[in-house]
Amino acid sequence: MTPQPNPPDPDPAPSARTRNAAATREAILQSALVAFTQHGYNGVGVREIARAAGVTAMLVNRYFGSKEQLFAEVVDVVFSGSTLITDDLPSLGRFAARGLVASEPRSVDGFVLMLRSIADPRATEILRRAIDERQRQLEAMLSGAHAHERAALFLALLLGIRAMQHMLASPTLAGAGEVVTDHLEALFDVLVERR
Amino acid sequence: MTPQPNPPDPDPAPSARTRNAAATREAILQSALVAFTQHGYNGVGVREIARAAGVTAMLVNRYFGSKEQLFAEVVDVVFSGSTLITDDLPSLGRFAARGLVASEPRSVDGFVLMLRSIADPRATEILRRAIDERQRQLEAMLSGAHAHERAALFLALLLGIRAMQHMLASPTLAGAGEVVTDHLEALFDVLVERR
DNA sequence: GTGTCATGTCTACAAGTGTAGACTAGTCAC
DNA sequence: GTGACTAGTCTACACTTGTAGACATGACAC
Repeated sequence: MTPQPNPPDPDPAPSARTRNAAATREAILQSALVAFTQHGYNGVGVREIARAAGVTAMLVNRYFGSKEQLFAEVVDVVFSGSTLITDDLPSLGRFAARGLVASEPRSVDGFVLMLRSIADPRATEILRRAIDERQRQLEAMLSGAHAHERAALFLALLLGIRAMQHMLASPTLAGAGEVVTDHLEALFDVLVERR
Repeated sequence: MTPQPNPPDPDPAPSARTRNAAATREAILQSALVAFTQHGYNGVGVREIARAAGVTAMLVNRYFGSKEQLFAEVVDVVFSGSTLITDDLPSLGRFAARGLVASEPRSVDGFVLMLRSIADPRATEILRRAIDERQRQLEAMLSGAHAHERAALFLALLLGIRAMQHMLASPTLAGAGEVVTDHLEALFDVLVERR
C-alpha cells in the first residue's frame, strides 16, 4: 500500500528516453549549455541542469566527472560552432556587425556564455583557453602589422557589444537597426583594414 | 585559567577603531568595494567582507540592510568617481584609450565591478541603472546624429576592453603599450567624430 | 528464463549562504 | 559614579550547494 508515499518530488522526469546512455549524456550537455548561457557557471546548480534533462543530479557527475568538467565540455561545444567570425577577410567586419544585431535573445552564444560565467575563477580559467584559441585564429586572418593587438581588440568589441545587449539589456543595442549596424561595421573595419 | 579557551577564531579583528559608527560603516563600504570588484556579487560573502573590515557579518546588515543594498551603495560610490570619461569632447577618445591601458590591475574600476557581477539578476538590475545614467551623460556630450547609439557603442567598447584585460587576463591588452593605445584611440574616435 | 552489467536513483553529508534575534559592552551626559 | 543608548558580537536557523556511496532496475546475451 505504498505506491508513492512521498509526494514531495516535483520532478515528472519525462522518461521518454529510458536507458540510453548517449542520448542522456547529450540531453545533459544541451541542458547545461542553455543553463550556463542563461545564468552563468555559478548561477545554476547541477540539480537544475539535471532536472531540465530529465535525470538525477548524480548522473551529471557520473557522465562528466564534475560540474567544472561539464562546463569545460560545454565551452568546447559552443566555441566549436561559428561565433560571429567568418573566413572571408573582406566581409569580416560586415559579418560580425550583422551577426551581432541579428541574433535573437534566445540563441546560445559563446560570448554571452563567457560573460555570464566570468566571475568564477575556475570558469575563467577554462574560458581563457577558449578565447586564446579564438584570438590566435583571428590573428592569423588579420595579417599585417599588429595583427595580435587588432585581434584582441576585435574580440573585445564583440564581448562588449554582447555585454550591453544581453547582460545589461541595453534597449539601444538589443533591438538594433541599420544605424547600429553601420557604426559597428565602421568600428570593425578599423581593425580589419588597418595596416 | 581560561584566557583564550577557543583558538578556532582566525579573526584578529584589528580593533584599532573602537565604537566609531561612521568609520566602521566606511570600512565596510571600502571592503565591499574591493571584494565585489575582485570576486563579483556572488563570489564573495558578507562574512568575508565583514572580516576584511574587522567586524562581524551582522554589522553589514545592520548598517546597509542587506547584501543587495550594500552592493547598490558600492555601485553608487564607484560610478560617482571618474570612470574613463572626460568632459572635454575633443580628447574624449584619447582620454579613454590612455586610461584603459594605463590602469594598474589593482585599481577599482566601475566596468570591472560591472562585469564581475553581471551574472546575478539582482546585481544586474542595479548595474543597469548605473550604466543607463552613464549612457545618458555620454549621449549629451556626443552631440550630433545618432548620439544615443554612439554612446551605447562607446560604453560597449569600454566594457569589452575591460573584460579582456581583467577577466580573461589577456596579455595583449593587459600590459598594453603604444600600439594598443593608438588603435583604441582610432576606435573611440570613430564614435566621437562621427556625424 | 536467467545472469550480468551498465544505467539511473535515493539518501546523506559536510560546507557555505544570508539573515534574524538575543545578548554584551563601550561611551557619553549628568 | 551611574544610567542609558548605541555599537558590536554570538548563536542559530533555514536553505542551497557539489558530491560520495549504496542501492535499484532496465536491456541484452545466452
